[in-house]
Amino acid sequence: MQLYKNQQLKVHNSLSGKKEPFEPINEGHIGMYVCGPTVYSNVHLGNCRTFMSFDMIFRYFKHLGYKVRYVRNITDAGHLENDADEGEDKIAKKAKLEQIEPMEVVQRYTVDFHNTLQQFNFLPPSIEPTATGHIIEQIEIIKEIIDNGFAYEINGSVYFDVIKFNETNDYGKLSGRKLEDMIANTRELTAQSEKRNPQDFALWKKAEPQHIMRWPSPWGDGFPGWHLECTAMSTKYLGETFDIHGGGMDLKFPHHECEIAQSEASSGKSPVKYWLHANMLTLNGKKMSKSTGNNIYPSEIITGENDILSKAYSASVVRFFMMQAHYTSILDLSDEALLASEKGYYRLMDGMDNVSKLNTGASSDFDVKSWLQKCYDAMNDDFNTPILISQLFEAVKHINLIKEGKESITEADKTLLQNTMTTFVHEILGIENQAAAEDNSQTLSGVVELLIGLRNEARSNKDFATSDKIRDELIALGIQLKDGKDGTTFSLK
RNA sequence: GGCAUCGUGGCCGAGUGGCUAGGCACAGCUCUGCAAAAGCUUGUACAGCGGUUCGAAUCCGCUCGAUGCCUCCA
Repeated sequence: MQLYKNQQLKVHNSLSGKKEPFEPINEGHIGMYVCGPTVYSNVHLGNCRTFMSFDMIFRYFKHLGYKVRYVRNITDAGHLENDADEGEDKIAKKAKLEQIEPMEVVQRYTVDFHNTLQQFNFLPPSIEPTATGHIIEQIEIIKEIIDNGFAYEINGSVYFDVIKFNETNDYGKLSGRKLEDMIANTRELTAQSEKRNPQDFALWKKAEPQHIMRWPSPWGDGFPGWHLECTAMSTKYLGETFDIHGGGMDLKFPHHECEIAQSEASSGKSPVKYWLHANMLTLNGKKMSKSTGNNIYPSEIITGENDILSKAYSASVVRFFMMQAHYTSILDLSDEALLASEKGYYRLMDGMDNVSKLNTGASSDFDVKSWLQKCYDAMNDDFNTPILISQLFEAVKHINLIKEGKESITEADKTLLQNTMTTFVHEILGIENQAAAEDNSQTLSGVVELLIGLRNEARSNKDFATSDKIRDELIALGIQLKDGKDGTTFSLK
């Protein structure tokens, strides 16, 4: 189904700073590149949020019927610790620290990355290329940039000539910076640099003898600069110009700015039609930082083994929490906020469980069709998941009213409602019903039904001590009884 | 210091020149043996100070504060 023909999507393009109608370069097809993690430590919760935003975007594109090629790289080499001069590879540093091979570091944290994303119900990207697997492609781009006169070699290293580039192109157009300002604000460099100008960045760095990760090149043994891999891999798999490039806000400068420069300097074309940037996640109102202890890992939230939160929260709740904020807004994670989201999450899940049980009638008090379009309108407005969720709660309200017999719904509307809820919650937001998936087994419901029966017996005998005991001890086990007009049901908390 | 994003009711979080976000919490009511669950009702908020306008929380300026990048940190 090519839904995209009927839904006009708008996206916030960081390049223009405006919301623009989304029109892919090739009709029906989308190329999307997202900067993936550097696998030198456990994946950070803030990274998870960024990737989750793009996972949702990927899901929505697919839902609209686009054929999407989603490329998310793994950075397993090449990122220097700083851009100045004498940098060390983050991975090489970690390898030294742990006394293992660099590729062991890479393997360990790539596995952690995949495991974590799986817990949060991520869809795998179409291609997940690695930097070390594309050294040749990176070297080829450097050659092109040198041939076009925008890079120079010194002592086995190659640098991008930003000032030269800025004469014919606009360096800083993405991040709103002006080269003159950057030059004026440059600080004194402590180490002497072989770069012509401090703004220049490395395309290829010569490997010192002790450097473990190294590859041969026309300029001697070395390793690629930190912005080059994304240019090489996005060009290889998506072409010189593609639709969407995403990443965290923190990558806007210099990383994405340099990517634009590299592409324009090699192919002569601006690489990306729409730049999308996901905003940061803070913890208790402050930035996350390992050094101050204001930091939490995804696994620590799920297990509850941390000093920051009062309890454990399921991956589904965390995902729901993140989807309640717009991807371009800073989101603050706190115990209070998670607690509130958890309750809302269960309310939504209960609502979804109840749809199938609704009795149908001759007419509908709930205009499902116009509600459905409101859901699309929310997503079409730059993937506004908070508004979508508010619409989902609107539906929950009607579901509950129908359940209580205060409103009615036709069979056709009920089916449409059920399908739409499933589509938006599970397929697009990627939120699962964790409790139901985990242990809502036949045996359990049989046992609880039995207890409900015993409790009702006690109640009709006015033996409230017994009936309350059953109710209270079940709630202590996480099973909530719900007394309604048509008897008692239960749900897991 | 520069650039960027932002500052919304008790909390989280949308929106944006005049008209309802939503969730959680709180209160009242309905329901109940009492509760819980569910439903209904209520909240007139938009950092501060100026300016533009018939009208601004929404536009402009300044101030303060937060977060990100520029510098190791996601």
